[in-house]
Amino acid sequence: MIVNLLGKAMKHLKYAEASKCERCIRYQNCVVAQLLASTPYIKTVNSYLLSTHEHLYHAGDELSALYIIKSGAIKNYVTHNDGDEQILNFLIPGDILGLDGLGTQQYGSSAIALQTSAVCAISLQQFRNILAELVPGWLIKLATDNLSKQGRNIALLNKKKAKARIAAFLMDMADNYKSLGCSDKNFELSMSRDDIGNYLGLASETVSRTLTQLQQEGSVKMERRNVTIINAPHLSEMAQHR
Amino acid sequence: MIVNLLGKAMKHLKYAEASKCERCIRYQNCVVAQLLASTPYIKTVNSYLLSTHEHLYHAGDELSALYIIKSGAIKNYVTHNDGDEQILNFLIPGDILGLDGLGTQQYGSSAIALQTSAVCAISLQQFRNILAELVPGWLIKLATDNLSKQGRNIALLNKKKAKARIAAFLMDMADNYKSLGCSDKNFELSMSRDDIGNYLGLASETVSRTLTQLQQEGSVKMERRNVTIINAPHLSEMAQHR
DNA sequence: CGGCGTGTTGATGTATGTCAAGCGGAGTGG
DNA sequence: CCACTCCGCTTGACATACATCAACACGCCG
Repeated sequence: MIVNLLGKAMKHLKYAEASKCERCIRYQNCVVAQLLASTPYIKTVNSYLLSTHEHLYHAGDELSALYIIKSGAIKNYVTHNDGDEQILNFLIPGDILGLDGLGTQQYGSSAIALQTSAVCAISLQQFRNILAELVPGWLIKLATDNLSKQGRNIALLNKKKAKARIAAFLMDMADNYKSLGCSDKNFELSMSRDDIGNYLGLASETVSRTLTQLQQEGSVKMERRNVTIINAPHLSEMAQHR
Repeated sequence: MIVNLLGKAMKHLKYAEASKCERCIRYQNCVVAQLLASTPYIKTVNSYLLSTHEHLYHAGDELSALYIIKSGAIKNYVTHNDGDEQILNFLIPGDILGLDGLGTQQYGSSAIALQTSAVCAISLQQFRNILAELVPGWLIKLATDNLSKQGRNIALLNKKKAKARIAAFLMDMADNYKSLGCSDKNFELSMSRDDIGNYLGLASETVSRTLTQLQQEGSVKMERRNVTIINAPHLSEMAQHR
């Protein structure tokens, strides 16, 4: 008898089958198959069918499963609070989905099918159990941190206006310093305008101009590389304006 | 007696000390310290001092150690074949360096100090031994793949000219399909021009125009979403022109 | 004091965004 | 099977944000 191991969370998806990985066409290259091979607990995985434009999950949903794409194509995106979407990645067969939620217990992005697609699901609970058995916590943290940094970087780079990029960059730096226990209101940048420009995809002159503009608006005070954040909410506001 | 466990590879760095992690100011938040706590083999780590503008390692160097930043700031960058540099990230205390080389055995990027900095080093050999003990290979592959994808994304987004972004995007897609065993010369895009534009930080009209331009130059043939790569070298060439 | 690196500011050109109109394929309903 | 509509795509005209080039100001160091 075949049982849907994933339970209610997956009800909105069209159930395809529970089958042995050994029979899957992608068995040789599948990380999940290798995962399953290393544990005696799971012998089958459930797979689901997605129609074009059907969501696999939404950002903020409780993290219930990780998915691996068997066929088709899936778009991974986040929605900014002003409503517009930012595509993070296009995923193809063999790619894994949902890892970005491991830290927070909820999906950090949304996933939608670009065409009819098939995915294998591995329930979070199973994954956690296996992972806990295999991998120490610090390493999970390491991997998770790297993933979230990736998201931050894309968000930083894909904003269109220089002002938004710079504002985002400054807030990012403030966060960094805060996480180190330093002040997030006043800090010293360690890199040149050239470096900032290179990093953000802007000319150093544009960095300079934008910083003086932000200063004239009273959002920050710049004194060479010394930054004083005066109006953090305003900066965050602008950082979102992409 | 204190021994420099890392050997000759680190000779160019100024040796600071070999000390117990328990005494380190960042002990509580250090992933390496947690790593070391999980193995009986290592009791001390070596730390090094970097002056401003001193390289920690260069892209292509043999991967000899991973580093964790204790103080200061470090810039992580790659150099394109046309010579100009692309900054991937700015790293601060607590960040770890060198993971991007785990797959290939050599550093995938260069690291240089932006200010006087202190780093702890953990030799690759030690790290591998510990990792092999703790983590199955498929998971290392997973983490490594994610890191390399991050690099790809940044490279894609930070090119300045639309033509370079689109060319890079097309080659990226071709690689994807190739890795799936499909043709990398003729394939079907699964996403709209809008999606491509969103992903690359361009207006969909610009995507459209650039594609027709590439077509007129004879590099590709577009027929709706069907792509035929005609002159792959030329596309790669343009993808680098940032 | 003079030179150098870094940052600022100004003038100008250009790539790309924006707005708008039209085209063609795919799907729908008659 | 044909017309109709809708949506994605293309193309054009125009506006603009940014890159580029260039001159200059400032702090730093010899």
